[in-house]
Amino acid sequence: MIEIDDIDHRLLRLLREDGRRTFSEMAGTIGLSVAAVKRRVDRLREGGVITGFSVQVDYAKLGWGIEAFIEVRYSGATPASEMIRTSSAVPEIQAVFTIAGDPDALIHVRVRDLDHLQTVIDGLRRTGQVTGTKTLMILGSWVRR
Amino acid sequence: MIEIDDIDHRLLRLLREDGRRTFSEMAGTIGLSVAAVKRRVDRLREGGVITGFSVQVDYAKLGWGIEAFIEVRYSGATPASEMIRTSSAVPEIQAVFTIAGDPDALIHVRVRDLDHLQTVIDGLRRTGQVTGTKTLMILGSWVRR
DNA sequence: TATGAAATAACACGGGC
DNA sequence: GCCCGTGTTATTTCATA
Repeated sequence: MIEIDDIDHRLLRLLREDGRRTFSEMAGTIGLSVAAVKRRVDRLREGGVITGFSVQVDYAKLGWGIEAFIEVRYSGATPASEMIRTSSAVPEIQAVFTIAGDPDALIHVRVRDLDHLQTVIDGLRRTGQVTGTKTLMILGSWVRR
Repeated sequence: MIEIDDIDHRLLRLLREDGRRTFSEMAGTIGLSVAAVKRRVDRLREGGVITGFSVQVDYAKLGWGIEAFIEVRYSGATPASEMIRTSSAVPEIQAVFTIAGDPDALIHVRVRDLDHLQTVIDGLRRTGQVTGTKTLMILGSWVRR
């Protein structure tokens, strides 16, 4: 298990706020040399704490303005790996969470409009493994940065 | 409304895969000059399509190994803005989705253990605005990269 | 309106301490 | 953990279609 100290936490916080911060900027903020900061970030990556960097996109501006969660129930024989495997092939599906209990999975989808949403839900049900769905339409959201 | 062409979509895809890709690397991939790539990314930021950059963290390695969604019902008078305002102050809460229908909100939490989860749920109920919760424990997850 | 080329300033990276 | 030298990148300016 990789050891994480307070400086590492501060670095992670800075990179969560802006993943493109430069090492020298973070070095100045934290009060460390650039090399030390780079070494720590490299270590966090190698230790698997940092799994990658990504851009945050406003999908509504790309015309994908509708978001929903779909609670899905699968037939008894369906393993969680199968839920994820089939879902990840659907481009509208952004995330899949397998759940203990009822429902079996919570699927986060992003679509252009309600017709499009209907198509996605129909596609899920057509796999034969899905025995029921309940869709939660997202009206607004807040995500910690 | 900002116009997005095919090259912009390719840039967004590259940055989704790795938010720290250099302009020169993307320029080489796409077949454009570094300056052109930088101008496009700057434009996407100013147009609000790109809202930021962030690091992806494996929170389990930080000791926050338990994730759950909490379906929350609020008393009738509670506006969505209030649901988000109170939740965002709770550090364990990672995201809040206000929902059309039942439940009123879906809250994504990350905690150290089940005792910790209980504390967070108790905290929600103690606000007086929450009339009911149903917790969906996350066993596994997949997020599109 | 979008591009490429070129120059400079800032940064990343590696080695040595 | 720091400092320093080298190569790379970011950023700005200018010229062009």
